Amino acid sequence: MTADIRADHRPASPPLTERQEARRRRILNASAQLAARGGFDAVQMREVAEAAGVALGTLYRYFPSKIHLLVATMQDQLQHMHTTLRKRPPAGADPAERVAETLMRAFRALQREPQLADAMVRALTFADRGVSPEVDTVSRLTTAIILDAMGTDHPTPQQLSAVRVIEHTWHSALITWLSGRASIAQVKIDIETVCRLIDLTSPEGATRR
Amino acid sequence: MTADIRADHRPASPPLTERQEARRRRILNASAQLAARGGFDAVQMREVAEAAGVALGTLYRYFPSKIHLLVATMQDQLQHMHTTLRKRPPAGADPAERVAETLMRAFRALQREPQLADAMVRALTFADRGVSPEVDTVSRLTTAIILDAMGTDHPTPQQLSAVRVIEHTWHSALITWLSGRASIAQVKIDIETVCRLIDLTSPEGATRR
DNA sequence: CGCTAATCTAGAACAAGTTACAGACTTGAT
DNA sequence: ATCAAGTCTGTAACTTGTTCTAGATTAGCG
Repeated sequence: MTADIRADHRPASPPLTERQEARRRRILNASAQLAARGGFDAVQMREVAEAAGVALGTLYRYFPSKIHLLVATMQDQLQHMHTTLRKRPPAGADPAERVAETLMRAFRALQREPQLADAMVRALTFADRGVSPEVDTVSRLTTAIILDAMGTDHPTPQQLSAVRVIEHTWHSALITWLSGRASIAQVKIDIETVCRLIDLTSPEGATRR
Repeated sequence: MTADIRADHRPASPPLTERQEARRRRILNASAQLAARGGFDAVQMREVAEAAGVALGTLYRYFPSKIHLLVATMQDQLQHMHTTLRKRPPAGADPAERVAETLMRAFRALQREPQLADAMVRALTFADRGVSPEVDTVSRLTTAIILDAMGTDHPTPQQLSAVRVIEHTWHSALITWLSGRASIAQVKIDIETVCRLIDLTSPEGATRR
């Protein structure tokens, strides 16, 4: 009977030992490093295992597929970003501006490691049902970041819908950029466009300059 | 010098012979059939080749990768849908309604063959730079469908931005549905939410600039 | 018709994700 | 300290996308 290693932080199935936690971290670092070098294709399970000083089977015990591994890597990076963003909150006057500013800041961070971004985002959108819980965690993290930027403590259902759509746009716009079908400027426009939805749902609605 | 077989209809590189056109069609049909049965994973290149009565090497000459093949399959299906939709245009009163109605109709069509949808959409979002031209064709087709539904002959830049965001949302919402992370109802809400952007950009809409 | 280049076929070979397994090592409870 | 259960390692095998090759077929042209 084999207990699963939980890639998640939330529901602690078996509390990992020190060495296990260290292994997990080595694996995630190796993954991020290889990804930063050569993108999705460069994250090869055998190489990750070797770079992390771990047997291939062990890698698969911690992360049951390459997709799981990369989604976990994204979780990890998002967490960093979230704490970074919290330190310097966006300065815009209204929620829409602040969200756009936050996303553009995240976007600029991704531009610094485009290959890593490629690996993570491709994994995220390629993930099938088997990875849903992990992908959901990423989604919740993203939602949290956006809500933080809005500064809305108790979002209305309409506002949550707007946030969902913003997330959709964010992911899809990233993909078009990563695959070279949209410029950075275009992504900026798309983000700003979708953020106007927030105005639609804010108290006195639709007028904004 | 080996001439490429053009997966596209538009720029005729070498005009395919009758038998080649037939091969291409057999391949696309085989692909769609296998996809409809078991989704992305069931479209195995060897099986497609056999089902189409074609050698593996030939399959790769027509479609240089599995992703190319599935994106071409999507092009094919989209074309069907576009002509179908033209026959019975949406009846809504304003553009936003019509676009939402059209997308929901397309969504219902996809629901009838969820596995096929899975294969096509996964391929689309997984496609890397090498497939950009083909993915772009799909994107243009989608744009055409949405603009048709809007009924706007000369869209303003803002309207085009809105359409881009709608497309982003459409793709990403499909993915969340296909991977079981969002319900049909939720997709409906997302589509309706994003379509409100159209109102923002229509003449008497909220504001501009 | 007869040639030449391009295309097609069949099948082997290669690459990377994934699985399987035997044996060594930890860990935790007694 | 000891034992059982669970982990880790190293390695081979299997799967499926992709590439390669040699020989048969086809298409277009003089």
